[in-house]
Amino acid sequence: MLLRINRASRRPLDGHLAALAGEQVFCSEFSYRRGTEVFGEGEEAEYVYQILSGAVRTYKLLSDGRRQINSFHLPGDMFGLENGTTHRFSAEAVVETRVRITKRRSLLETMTSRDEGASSVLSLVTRTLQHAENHMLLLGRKTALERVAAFLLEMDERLVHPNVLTLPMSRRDIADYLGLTIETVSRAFSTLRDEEMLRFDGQTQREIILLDREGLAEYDA
Amino acid sequence: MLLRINRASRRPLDGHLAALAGEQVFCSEFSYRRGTEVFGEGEEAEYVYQILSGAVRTYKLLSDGRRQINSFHLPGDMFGLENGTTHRFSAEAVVETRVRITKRRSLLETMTSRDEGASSVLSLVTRTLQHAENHMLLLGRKTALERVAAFLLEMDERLVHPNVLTLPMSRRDIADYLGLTIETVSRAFSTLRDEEMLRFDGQTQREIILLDREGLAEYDA
DNA sequence: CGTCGCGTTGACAAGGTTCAAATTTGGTGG
DNA sequence: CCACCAAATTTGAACCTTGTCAACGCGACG
Repeated sequence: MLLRINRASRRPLDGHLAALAGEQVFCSEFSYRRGTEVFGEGEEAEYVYQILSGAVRTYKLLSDGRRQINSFHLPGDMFGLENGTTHRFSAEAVVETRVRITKRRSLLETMTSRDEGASSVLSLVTRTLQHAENHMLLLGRKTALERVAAFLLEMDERLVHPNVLTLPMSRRDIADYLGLTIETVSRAFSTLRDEEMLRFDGQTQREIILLDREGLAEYDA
Repeated sequence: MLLRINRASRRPLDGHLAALAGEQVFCSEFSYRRGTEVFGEGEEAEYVYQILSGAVRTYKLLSDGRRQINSFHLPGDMFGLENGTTHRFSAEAVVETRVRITKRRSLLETMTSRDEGASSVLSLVTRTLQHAENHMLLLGRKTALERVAAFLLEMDERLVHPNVLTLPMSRRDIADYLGLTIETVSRAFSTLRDEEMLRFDGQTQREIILLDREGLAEYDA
């Protein structure tokens, strides 16, 4: 499917990709037929892509097939840039699509060697972005119980698995984080309590003991 | 509420913020009472924050008060970093919270002067992040009709307001983007057609003429 | 001791999903 | 070019998860 390979000229459109690649401006053009995969979640991230024509969707899947599309990429848009070495989501051509591809020579590493501050900023932003991607999947495709279970596991992990999980936020905050109402959140907590996935500690409902982390993880498809 | 101001020492925890600020390592510590605002959406972004203790929520609001919390920030976490000059969302202390504050001397500009490639990468990632933030608000807090209206306006804008909006993606793709089913998306299109917000062009249902962009924008609270 | 904020629970309503079927569109081969 | 078949889209009806509204309990605090 390789159409041609050339050393990129310095026309305006090349600006971004050229800059992204540093001095490594070897571009090639590629074409994907509608419905074909550009890259898959978990695959090695070797290239950065810029769309010349067509459209690409980037998405995440739950184990049972539920899909959340993060975004559509249209001509001029770039995608596929990753912080680490693997792709955090999949990409497919929506229609017949031409892209310009640039070899990604580990952008973060390249940058680190040149400017420590820059890479620090970048890694902050990409961590935030990664969280947002996961949260879009939660908001778009998970049930109330799955959302609450995921929330508990997230807090548990970020607080380094304490015996007693002390939530600083109210039910309203949790609801607004998970895209639910306080009543639904409350009912989910009660359900998980009844199923002995968790227990409330003390009087307050913000001190929680996770009794079955694996069980909670199963909710989180 | 200012507790003390000091020239930051070079202890390990300072690493990130120090690097973020380049050589400008003047830090101060601040305290916020529970429920108080750290910064508001649209405000000038002057500082970068790192949480010492407590918790902070960052969120967006719709005009009628519906709220979507993007994330909770816990001790060690940083937030408030912006690409442009203003904050894209608000931040409030969930509980009594201490933070370390570093003056942000226009990070992007600082970086641009030092490394063109780095700033190019950063601006790509932050644009993507900004899109994700808006999309979380849509997925967490908007109705089906609001989502579809927002989708049409997004595509319209990205394709530079064509007379006929040619959607490259299927109803399934749109549904998976908006966190809905294809049936709901289809019904929303029909409703908007019946209300004369749009018209289908030709035979196909992927060629759309927007008849009332302002009307659509009103759906998008 | 009364009030207020927070959380839980119940009854009911509603928006969205599921299931099913009709209709249209696009692709393919004759 | 047309016929035919598969895929996509629309529409209808029943159902269900979640939201809404209301009541209640509990603890904190004046």
